[in-house]
Amino acid sequence: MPLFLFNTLTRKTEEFRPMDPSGRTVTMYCCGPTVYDSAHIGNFRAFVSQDLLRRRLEAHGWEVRHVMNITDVEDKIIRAIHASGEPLETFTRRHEKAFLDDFDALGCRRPAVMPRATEHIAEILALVKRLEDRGAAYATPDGSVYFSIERFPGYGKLSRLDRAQLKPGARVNADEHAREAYGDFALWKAWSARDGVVAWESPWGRGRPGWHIECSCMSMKHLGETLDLHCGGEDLVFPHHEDEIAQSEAATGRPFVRFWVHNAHLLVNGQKMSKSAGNFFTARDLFARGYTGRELRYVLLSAHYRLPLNFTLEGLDAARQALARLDAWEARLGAAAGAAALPAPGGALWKEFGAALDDDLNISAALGALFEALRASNRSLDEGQTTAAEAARALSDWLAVREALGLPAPPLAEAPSDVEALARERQTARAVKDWKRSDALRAEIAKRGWAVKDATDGFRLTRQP
RNA sequence: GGCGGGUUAGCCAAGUGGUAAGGCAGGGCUCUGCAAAAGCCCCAUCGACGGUUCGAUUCCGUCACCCGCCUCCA
Repeated sequence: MPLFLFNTLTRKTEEFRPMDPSGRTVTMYCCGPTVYDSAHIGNFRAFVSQDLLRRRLEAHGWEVRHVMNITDVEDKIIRAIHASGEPLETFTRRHEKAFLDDFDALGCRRPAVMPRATEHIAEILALVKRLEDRGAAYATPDGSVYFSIERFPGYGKLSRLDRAQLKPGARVNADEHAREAYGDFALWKAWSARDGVVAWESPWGRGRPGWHIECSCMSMKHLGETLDLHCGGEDLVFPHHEDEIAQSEAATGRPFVRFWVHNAHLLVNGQKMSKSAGNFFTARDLFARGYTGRELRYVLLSAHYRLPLNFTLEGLDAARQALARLDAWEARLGAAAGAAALPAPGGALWKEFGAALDDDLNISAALGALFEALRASNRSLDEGQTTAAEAARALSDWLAVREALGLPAPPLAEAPSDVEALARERQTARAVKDWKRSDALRAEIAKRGWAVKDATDGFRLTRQP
């Protein structure tokens, strides 16, 4: 069954196939974090949807060569270390580590390569030189190098912005350097006093890379001159990705990216979540409130990636409930399957779920199929109509779905021994119909953070959120 | 101003030219010592106004409101 994806370049939903002649490998580049602060959950919406895409690509049998850059030299970073006096590398590695901790907590699989900009200065300089040699870029007297959009006829094809419309405005900084045209952007920035010790030698003097060049450089280095997929938030369409196309294609003369995949923003109170607006949550903020990575992941995943998603704590609570239902179902299926061997996934659920995701990652339809399957299965279990083999088949489908969603296994229902003992004591009390004592024990168990639920064959303990 | 997206039940959210998936919340019921879990049932006519059509939420037009991008941004 083919996979269809919306391609920002063509503004159409197209069938995706890797360009690899053997049809086995997919190249995927994702714009990664700038490591200067804790990423907020809006940032993570991008990484979670990219992870969902990657898992779907893998479900199709393709090997995904996934690269995500780490931007570790940039204005905000320089400003921060200037204030703290910390060395660049110490500062950025600390934030990179924090980022990856959150990345892992959200169930995102690590990209195969996570190149850092500062470790590719030589390659960046080579690319800038190549662009200068080809006449696509020019150096200014102060030692900066700019890309000339005039000399790249395709400029604007991704964002569909008219070059003639690129006029200096409120958000265009007064030009500190001598650019030839307003749309021109820096490939290499000459050193200025604000940069302090952050500088590298170059043929044009001391300086540092511009923002866009690292992605062109590192993606092509690790994945080749033409990529299958390039992902990022929709705010990167212009100028970042437009500029990447210009730089890369001017240098190689080849198409840079086949499919551009952009996700919409996370909103808070209907407004874009952003650092500058101050209306953001970090993953840590939510963990501190007792929410888990899988709950947050579920929320971030629960709306189609190209539509804005309004984030609320109520949404997180809804995710918690939905997950609890799924976890309970998984436990039931496991018990019903017993020792029956798990077949390969391939039942109606797995097929319908996959078909929905193949339609440009239609997560809502996919989740719809999941909960319909859940209800039908629970009903059958209630009626005692499910054989061990059927339960195993359903469980196999569900585990495959869970993996496709990247949801970690339910938290272990292994209660501490004191809680376990209280529950046993309560069971004894119930056997002699000592309801008062039974209820007191339940309250005590609850006090210790667990909920006890009676079943015909004993009791079950679940962690109380 | 240019470009793009949105408006479906209390909240979140699919979808289709023939009378609207799913999740959360809410109500009723079954089960249960109670509770929980699970199951069953109930809960919308799809922003407004026109048009096309046997029939539109779904197509076309106009309007309203919201959001994003137009060189910090996932």
